[in-house]
Amino acid sequence: MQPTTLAAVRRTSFADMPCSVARSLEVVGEWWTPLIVRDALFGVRRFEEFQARLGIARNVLAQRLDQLVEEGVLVRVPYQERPVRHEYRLTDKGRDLWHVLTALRQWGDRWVAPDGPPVRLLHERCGRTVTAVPVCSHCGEELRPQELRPTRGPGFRPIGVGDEHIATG
Amino acid sequence: MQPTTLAAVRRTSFADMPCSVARSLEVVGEWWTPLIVRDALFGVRRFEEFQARLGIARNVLAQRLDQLVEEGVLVRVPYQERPVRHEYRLTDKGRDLWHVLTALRQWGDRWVAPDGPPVRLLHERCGRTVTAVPVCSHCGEELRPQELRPTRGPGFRPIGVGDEHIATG
DNA sequence: ACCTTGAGTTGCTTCATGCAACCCACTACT
DNA sequence: AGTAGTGGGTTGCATGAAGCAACTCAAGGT
Repeated sequence: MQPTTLAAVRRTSFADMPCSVARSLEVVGEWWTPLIVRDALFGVRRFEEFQARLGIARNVLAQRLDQLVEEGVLVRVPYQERPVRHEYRLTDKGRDLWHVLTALRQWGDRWVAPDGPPVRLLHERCGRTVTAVPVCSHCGEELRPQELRPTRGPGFRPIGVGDEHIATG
Repeated sequence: MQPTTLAAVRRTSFADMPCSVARSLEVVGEWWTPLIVRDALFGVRRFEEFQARLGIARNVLAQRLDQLVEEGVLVRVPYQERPVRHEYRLTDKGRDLWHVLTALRQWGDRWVAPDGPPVRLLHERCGRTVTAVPVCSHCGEELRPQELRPTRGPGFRPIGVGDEHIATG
């Protein structure tokens, strides 16, 4: 036994960072989690189906599902009695992750899909295979990163203990 | 020594899954990696600055930067001789991750920012604080997940060994 | 002859993942 | 009645990853 106790070294949490990117990652940033959400958006609901499609370890899947339920991304609802069995359904909060998954998919289609996109999206409204283009919520122009300047919002807090740092967003 | 060798249990790679979401996560899905990219998009370039802003362990930061360089998201370029020092700059591939980070930020602003968005985006073209809205690349209508049907693309491959499974995207 | 700076590397400790085996509540067959 | 099957997990163990502090290395400054 040493006089000084060793600090418990668990993975750093992003939850307290004053940044919505970091806080989102706290919810869906772990290994496997985004793929679970992807499959849920695709219609998967049951433990066994997640497990079979993903090839994820059962204990890890159980832990991730619990966590997503706790964070309000999924709800666990019974789908039969005798024996009682549950399935996992997306909440509105979970369904809203569609944008994140779509952005990831499009980046992957462009940069890490040597054989072309494995899946394409058919827009039923116009009947074409399409991609998502981000436009300005106010003027409708296509958004280009260079034309956007980050400014402080109501939840702003400087990084670190003092105020000597700039914002991160 | 046992007759059967224990399998090396490293974290499952997503690289071989026929899905652009999974392949993207292979590049930017690890703990800390998206925050490094966020800061890089914000203008951070040097090891010490990443380290100080993120509070990440130095060995982990070094490993992540190496990985991002290897995957072509960053390039390592000297910024001075005597002694030679390098900085990390985003490539086009890296800059294109802006969409993913923006989607994460907007989700976080909506669902996990009790005090409101820490950072807002000012669109210099129209002068307003705005958000990104995904619209159809063909018809320009706002995209709603229910109106999009996933179809097979050129890179399609069924999950698993046989063809008995359906696509994942 | 030291102290400082930027950028890592090394050692060691604990956490997270992967894997296989096991458990439990029932239902269905024989 | 006894046994096998099914869906949904839990338990134990081995190894990779994350956190932390200390150390290195090549200059430059004083």
